[in-house]
Amino acid sequence: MSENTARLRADARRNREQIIATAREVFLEQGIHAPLEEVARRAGVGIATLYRRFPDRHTLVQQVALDSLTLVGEELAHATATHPDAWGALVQLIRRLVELRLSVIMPVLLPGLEEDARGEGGALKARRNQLFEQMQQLTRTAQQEGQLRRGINPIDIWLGVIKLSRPLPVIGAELNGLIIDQQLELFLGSLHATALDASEPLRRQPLTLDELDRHLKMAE
Amino acid sequence: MSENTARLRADARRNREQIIATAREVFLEQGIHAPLEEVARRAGVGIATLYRRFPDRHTLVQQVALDSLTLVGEELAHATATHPDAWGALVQLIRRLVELRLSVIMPVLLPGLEEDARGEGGALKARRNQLFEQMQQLTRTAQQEGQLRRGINPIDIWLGVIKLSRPLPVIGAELNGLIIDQQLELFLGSLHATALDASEPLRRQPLTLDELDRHLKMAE
DNA sequence: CCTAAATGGAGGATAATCCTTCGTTTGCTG
DNA sequence: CAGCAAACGAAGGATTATCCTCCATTTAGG
Repeated sequence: MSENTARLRADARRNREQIIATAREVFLEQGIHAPLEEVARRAGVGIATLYRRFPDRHTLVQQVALDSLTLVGEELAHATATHPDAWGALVQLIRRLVELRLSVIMPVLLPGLEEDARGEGGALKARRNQLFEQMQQLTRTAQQEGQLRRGINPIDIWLGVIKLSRPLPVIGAELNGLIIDQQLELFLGSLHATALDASEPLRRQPLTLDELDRHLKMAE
Repeated sequence: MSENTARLRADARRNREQIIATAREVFLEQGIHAPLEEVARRAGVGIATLYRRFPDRHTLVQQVALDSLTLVGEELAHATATHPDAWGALVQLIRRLVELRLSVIMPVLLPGLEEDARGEGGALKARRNQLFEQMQQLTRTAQQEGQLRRGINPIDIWLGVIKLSRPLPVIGAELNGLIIDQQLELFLGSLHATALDASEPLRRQPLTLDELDRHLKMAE
């Protein structure tokens, strides 16, 4: 597949990438059963082009997942490169992942792992496991630093980010963003090993009921 | 509407309640756009019965929401009645809400608040606000006890529970349950004000990658 | 400038879901 | 316990959403 990709004409390759990027967004918003026509439309591409490149929905999902894993790997590398301490890197990585809403295809990705292992030489599974190893290294170091709470593993973080990123249905993107920001701080707090006590409140502007209603009204 | 309900024949009232309870489950799993025929089937009721009682989807959603708010109120009352301390009550309430997956209709509920305010005398909004007041009382007391971290309000908890409860798509109910349990402990940890440090790990059996894969294989 | 590659959109096929109609069953009241 | 109004379920036509192929046209690149 990757060799095929290299032999594509320039415009075709551009479109292919655009489709994957758009699909990630759309799948995030609507789930993997979102109409492919919407993906095509928002990617600025004819529906036929999408089907030519990805014969069925499953292939597209697979590629989106692979692409996302690559992106996560890049973010991880960047975070560790720019932070001397593991905890700092971890926090940045988490923030970034949430920001990009990258993890959303992951639950979707998982059930495909088995057949992936047969079909494509397990590219997906291998990449996931590698990523997991890297994250484990990061979390262990952060724990040795005394910053990351013990008993927390990459899976906790991974799943936490997935849950966080996942937008709630019906309410708009803007309100969802607000909520995610709020909950993200809470989540980071739950990972941190530094002593907390009731006299040290979380540092953030909490959401009020009025604010919530105002946003809902706007979305209406 | 509530007067109408009282005048229903006994079997009709039973069915009505069964439909609402089932709808809560189905909406939880599939979102509010789930086919109503599935709701009817799983409620053990003909599709006509559902349409007779709830002329359109919106009415059903509204009623499910109202019903859920009532249930939450009951759980809250029960939790405070059986716990001398506010923190204990809060923790039980949260566990229970997550367990019942009660909060899932809430995001769905919210956008209806405005028209609800016009349509039915704002029963929905009034009940929500009342619930919010009660929870605020509980959280404030828990903070005075020095147990609940400062800066946390009922909305944080509410939204946290919603995000927690919401099952991930594609993967089965069982794995979802596991994940929710794991993340719940993390969430509770983020609310607690008691000093933590790296030497005191979370008390739970963490999820491993192998376990995750095993479950996925089973679901396949 | 020429050709193979790539494109887009129309539209028939299929599937999902809606929601009404109607003959049958059942709770309840007198 | 009888009779009637209320309630029921299932079938199926109407509607809508989505799929995905076909083919005339455009474009990249040697």
